[in-house]
Amino acid sequence: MKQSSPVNKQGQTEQQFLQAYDASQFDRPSVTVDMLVFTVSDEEEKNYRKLSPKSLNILLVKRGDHPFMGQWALPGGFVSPSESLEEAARRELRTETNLDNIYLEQLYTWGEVDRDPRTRVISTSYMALVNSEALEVIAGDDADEAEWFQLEDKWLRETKTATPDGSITEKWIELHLRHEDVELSATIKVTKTVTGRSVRETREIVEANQIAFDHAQIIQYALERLRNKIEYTDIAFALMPELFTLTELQQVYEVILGKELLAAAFRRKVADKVIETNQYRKNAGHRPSKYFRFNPEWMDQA
Amino acid sequence: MKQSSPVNKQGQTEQQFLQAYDASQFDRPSVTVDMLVFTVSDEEEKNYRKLSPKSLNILLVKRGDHPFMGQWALPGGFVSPSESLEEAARRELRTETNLDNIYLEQLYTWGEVDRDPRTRVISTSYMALVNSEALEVIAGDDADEAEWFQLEDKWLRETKTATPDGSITEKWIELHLRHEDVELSATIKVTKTVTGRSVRETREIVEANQIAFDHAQIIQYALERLRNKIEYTDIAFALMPELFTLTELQQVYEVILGKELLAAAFRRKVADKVIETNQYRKNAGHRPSKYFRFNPEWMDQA
DNA sequence: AGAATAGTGTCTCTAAGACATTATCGG
DNA sequence: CCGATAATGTCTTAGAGACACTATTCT
Repeated sequence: MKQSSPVNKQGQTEQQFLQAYDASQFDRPSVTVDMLVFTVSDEEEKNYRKLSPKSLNILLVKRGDHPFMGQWALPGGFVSPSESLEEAARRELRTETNLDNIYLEQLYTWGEVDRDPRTRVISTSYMALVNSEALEVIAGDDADEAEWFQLEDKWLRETKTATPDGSITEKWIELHLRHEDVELSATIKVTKTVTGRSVRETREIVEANQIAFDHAQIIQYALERLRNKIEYTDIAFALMPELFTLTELQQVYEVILGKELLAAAFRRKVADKVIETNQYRKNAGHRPSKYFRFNPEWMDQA
Repeated sequence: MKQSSPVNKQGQTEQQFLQAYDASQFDRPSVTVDMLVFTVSDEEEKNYRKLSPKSLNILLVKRGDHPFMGQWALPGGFVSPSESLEEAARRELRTETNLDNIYLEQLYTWGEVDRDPRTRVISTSYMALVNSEALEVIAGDDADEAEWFQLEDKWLRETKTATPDGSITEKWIELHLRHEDVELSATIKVTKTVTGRSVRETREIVEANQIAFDHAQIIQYALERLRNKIEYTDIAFALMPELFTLTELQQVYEVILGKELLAAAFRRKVADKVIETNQYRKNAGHRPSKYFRFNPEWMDQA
């Protein structure tokens, strides 16, 4: 398809041009990938009859070097010249979790000039979802200690200001991350600016407690995206083990959405997306629940 | 918040570390932004009574140098060290369209190793929506000639193959771009791989005719995203002029979605999002239609 | 007059929300 | 039997689709 005969203004053919091309003529930023690895796990419950509540967890690593030494950050690293962005993301995922073939989705690319004090770093964030059974499988990565942090967000307050041709809405959101006795927190301000017919959204870290770089705002963004996507896609199943009960599935939706759902409506909605098995979960002090599995055929109608 | 007293394994404080940090220790890719500038414009209609049909348009520039010399590409350029990704995108938008304060959304970051024959280039694509009244305002940019291309896509065929633990669905889509007598086209294959509970989607250019780089697949991706987002957000208004009729608004939805909508249902759906004016469009050989404007307050309920 | 679009009324159908009711276990 | 969850039935409500019908203009 490509012709190599025509010459440019310098009289070069394409081949000559490529040989003479000086790749270092532009100042180049560093490029990294950051991984947002989510899972939903059981918390302990003493009453044998009650169901164990679920929590949403995210994987963080403790920084062993400057900057932000001792603070917690998203796992990730530099993209090597020989791998694509997604390959880099999968490589990072493998070294942190030993897991392969996992739901992975590119989230956003963060390109503020001063987001890393070392040098200009542009970072593409990927969201990965792993099922709770894989929870223990964190690789004992040489340098960093990686841990699952229980993640919660809290709506703090919202202000709306009128402008000549629109409005500005500011929303403060608090993040809480907990692992055993380690507690991290951050406050993010999300600003939505309406001007005429166009809307613009920006994020800003108001305060970050032991969370490195701009990672608190990346986590907040990812949580919002996860919340949106669980409503109109099937990513929830990527968080489930092979067999699950409908109540477990509902709990996953509830912990991500941060609200309770009605069982009847929920079951109707997922009915086509799951396949009944003839196995039951027993020993629970109440009526046993049937196990289901994901129905990969259900998309054919849609 | 940040402590500068602790030292790392090399005995450096944070300040010492940053001074000694060698920014060039990693091979760095080039980083660019690519702009997908969409607009919806009227096509000519001879019958004074009939409404003029609308078409979806995208801005492309003709390449004046290798590689892909003479072919058409997305406007864009390198990100300078002193500007953020979004600033670079707005700068490119300004130089190409003279328009500021426009709907702009980051789409995706393309990171395949060999997507640019010159060197490793990672490119973040942004989608911009401009209203049709601004259509003429293309800056006579020194080097490149920029033109609006009418964009259409066509579903070609789809195959589904079973695999041990899922399936592979391949979808072929043809793009057509037209500006006066210039015709560009491309065939994109979108592969959806279902493995267990996780889904993965990849794109591949089967054939590209006069469209540079991997830009055909970026356009196809953007079109898909635009189609999705118009259903659950209000980006459509970014494509409208200040005043518009409901039929015009409906036409914008129709040309993007590629299907006809029922007027009654459509009007019910947008009723809360618009404000009636007392102006009418006249001289049309049929009942005059009322002009509306966007209602920026409508989001308050939602 | 009549071609063409603007705009509304209303019936149907589907899906979600709300809530009550029945089923079934372990102890 | 009791406490707890599992699972279903059904009434109500909201919204989309379908389509008919009325309104209004310019040549």
